[in-house]
Amino acid sequence: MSDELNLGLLCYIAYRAMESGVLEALEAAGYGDLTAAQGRIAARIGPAGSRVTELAEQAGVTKQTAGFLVDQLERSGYVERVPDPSDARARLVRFAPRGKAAVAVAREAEVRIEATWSRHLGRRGTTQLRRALTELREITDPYR
Amino acid sequence: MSDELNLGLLCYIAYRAMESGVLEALEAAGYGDLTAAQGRIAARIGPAGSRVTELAEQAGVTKQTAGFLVDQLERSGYVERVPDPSDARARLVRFAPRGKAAVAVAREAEVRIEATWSRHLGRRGTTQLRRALTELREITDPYR
DNA sequence: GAATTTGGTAAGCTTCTCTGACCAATAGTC
DNA sequence: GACTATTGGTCAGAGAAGCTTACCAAATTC
Repeated sequence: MSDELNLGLLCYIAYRAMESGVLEALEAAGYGDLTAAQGRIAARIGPAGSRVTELAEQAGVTKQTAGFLVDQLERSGYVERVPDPSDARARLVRFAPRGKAAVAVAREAEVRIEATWSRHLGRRGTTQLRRALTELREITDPYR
Repeated sequence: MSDELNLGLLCYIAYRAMESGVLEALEAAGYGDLTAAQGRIAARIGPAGSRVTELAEQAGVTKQTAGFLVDQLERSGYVERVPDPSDARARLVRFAPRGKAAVAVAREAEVRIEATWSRHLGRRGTTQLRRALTELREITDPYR
């Protein structure tokens, strides 16, 4: 039975390993005040900044929750809110210098962990995994 | 950039789709009082019952959290606790009739969702996905 | 210009999770 | 057999994260 776990649970195990690995790297680099929930929101901030509503949709939480997490990120100096020039109601969340530095650490950790996975699965297996998950996203991610 | 998401995030998207799909099916079948956290614990209960400590380790939470969730499952009639014959300190958590019925619904939903995925990925892609994730588990799941 | 939609915040509550402290039974050691 | 360490589990308290309901202001639609 141990080989017949459902695909969702298998995905959860892998995701959790990646997330905790990245958080450990962030903590080791002095960004220990970042939480998993904050990271999931921050990971969705686009290069030109994103609106809170966008972040909420993409992370799968309500806009209130997203706003709450952005508040925390702002207080910790990771992001800043600037007016959206195209809409006076909206504000764009974008990375502050501290946030950019943390993102660099996180990216490095991701690459390192993916390399570990890649060594275990082989180049071919890794490519197949990425392709399957990316294709799957077309039907599982409503905010693609 | 939209094709270059890291593998952890891709796994998260798929996992989340599966989880919410199963929870919807459970709700539709009259098990709407089950939460995601309860489900993650319940999904680890073995056929002969499991100890709270085991469930905690496998689900990646503290034993207090696992105990708290098992309390809820017990109050809702999904599981029961019986003494562990091999250790007087321990108790085994196992499914009550209502829990078994819910598991059946969940399994059915899993199978149905996996079939949807399979149609999208093709038989070959699905096999590759499952194999890669299962292999990955060897290095990402410490409680395998 | 009125009505609707959209971006966002405020308040209050529930659920989930943790840390720290503790107890009881088991296992290991002398 | 007594001493200690380990293991299974609970209790108490706190914080994090998420939701619902309600609301405001700007934009859009009619």
